[in-house]
Amino acid sequence: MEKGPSFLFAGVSFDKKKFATDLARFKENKESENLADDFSFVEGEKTDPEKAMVSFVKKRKRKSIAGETVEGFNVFKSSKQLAPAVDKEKEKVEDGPSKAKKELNKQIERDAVFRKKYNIHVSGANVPSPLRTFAELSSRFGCESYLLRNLAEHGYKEPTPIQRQAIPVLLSDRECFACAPTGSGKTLAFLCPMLMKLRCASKDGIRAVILCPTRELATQTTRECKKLAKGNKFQIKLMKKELVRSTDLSKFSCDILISTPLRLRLAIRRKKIDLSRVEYLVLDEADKLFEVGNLLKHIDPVVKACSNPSIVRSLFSATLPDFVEELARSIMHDAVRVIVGRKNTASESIKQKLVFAGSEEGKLLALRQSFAESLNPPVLIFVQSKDRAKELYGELAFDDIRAGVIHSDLSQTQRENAVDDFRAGKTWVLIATDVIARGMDFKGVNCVINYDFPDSGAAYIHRIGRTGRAGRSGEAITLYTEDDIPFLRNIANLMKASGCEHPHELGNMSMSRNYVNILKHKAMGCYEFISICFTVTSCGKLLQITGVPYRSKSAAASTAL
DNA sequence: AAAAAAG
Repeated sequence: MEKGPSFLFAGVSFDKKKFATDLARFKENKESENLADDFSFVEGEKTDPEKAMVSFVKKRKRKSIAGETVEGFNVFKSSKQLAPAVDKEKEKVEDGPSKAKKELNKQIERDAVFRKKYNIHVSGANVPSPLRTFAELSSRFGCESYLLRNLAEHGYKEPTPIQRQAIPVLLSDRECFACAPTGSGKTLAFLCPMLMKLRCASKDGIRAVILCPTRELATQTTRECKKLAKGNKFQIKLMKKELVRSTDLSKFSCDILISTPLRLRLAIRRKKIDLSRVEYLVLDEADKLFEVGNLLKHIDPVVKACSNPSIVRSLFSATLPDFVEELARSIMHDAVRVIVGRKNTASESIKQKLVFAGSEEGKLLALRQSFAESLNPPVLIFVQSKDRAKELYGELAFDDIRAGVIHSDLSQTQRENAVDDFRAGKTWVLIATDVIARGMDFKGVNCVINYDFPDSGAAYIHRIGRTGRAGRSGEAITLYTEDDIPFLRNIANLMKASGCEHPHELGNMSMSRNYVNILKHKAMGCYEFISICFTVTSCGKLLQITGVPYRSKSAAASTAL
């Protein structure tokens, strides 16, 4: 049977130039460095003119725990004296005589040990002590009982590392940028201090704003916020179309407003929404929001509109490249930088795998085969574009798999339904673009498949971060074809950095090419299809080639080769 | 380059 050329089979093209600059921007990863560092991507080919940049962006020297200062971050040095510290314990000792001073020094030492234990790295002056328990929220910061009750009710027993450090920082009125792995509780880390700071509901204008890069994430954050605020009378509003249409925004007031950037920007420009009383601004997935060219120009007016001089701003993300820190530096004052683990690495609770799929056809067949062998829902499949998502959805619709699809060409209702159905287990497999790659928390996703190779290291980290959340384990499979090989090393390095055992030789391009040729040859000759996993031992020897014959139901499979 | 972000 003839099958016309399908878009899905047309392959994916990436902007190799963009990738090359990315590669150059990120530097060689040094094992010895115990402090969190930037992306550990490897430079491009030796002839790459951009290579010069790599040495140019040599790593900043950072002093270790004792001083906890960072060169090149002037923002941290311009520390105004600790603003009205809410931290009762610290207040006590700071005013006391020399005995109290000694006590303070001891405390600083204890904090350093504690941070080390939880892999928390901080920089900035007078960083507040990390949280030992949630109970400290009331002993140190006078947290109200409703919040502690809600925390307990939702099973938050012990704070995660990012929560331990970011919460006291924000409660001490310090601005903060925080980087912690996917699924490590960043949302609670900014919601909890926000609720405590606002104390109780008031009709006093808009008091807190949270910006999220996608509507889905904004919706999810709103829900989390409401859950946590239960029992208090806070007005928590999501900026939806209806809200914009039905309310006079110039007189609009609520305690917490959650929005996507563009919508809020338009509200400022056209509807004269008043943000001058905002006390608390959170940029979630900050690096996405600061993405050059697009979102960035929507963020700036929003940040400007929040003109309250005593505003506390914070940035959160699992990936925080240098340029975002530079930008942050330009808008923040007296900020504390909190990094959990190593900066820009994937979550360590995810088992990561690279699978060579030979070709575009091979990808689809590999997918079908792996589903036929074992489908362990829920499964998330990421593709590179909206059209690819539609195509793949079309392909799987003929199978007995309950698949859903989500991308930005769908209506808002369709998008909501796709997420809800997936959450409810009505669909087993969700095919998605990067819309839901960030921040979305689907309980129990145990497998993420990168059907199309991610277009950056950050995208990879966020995509696979949909699994292995809140201490659970997860699996991530990344399919690749020959076209992706130049970018393989990039991902392989991320895998390595997050403690994943991976064949080092995968990163060696010439070596990989040879393997690919062997595999292609074998596959053509012996099998109806290609789905080949190969394992390479640590010394670089090819251990096994496995190709499993596949009997396809569809015409595509038999004519594919 | 694509995706996402409005109306």
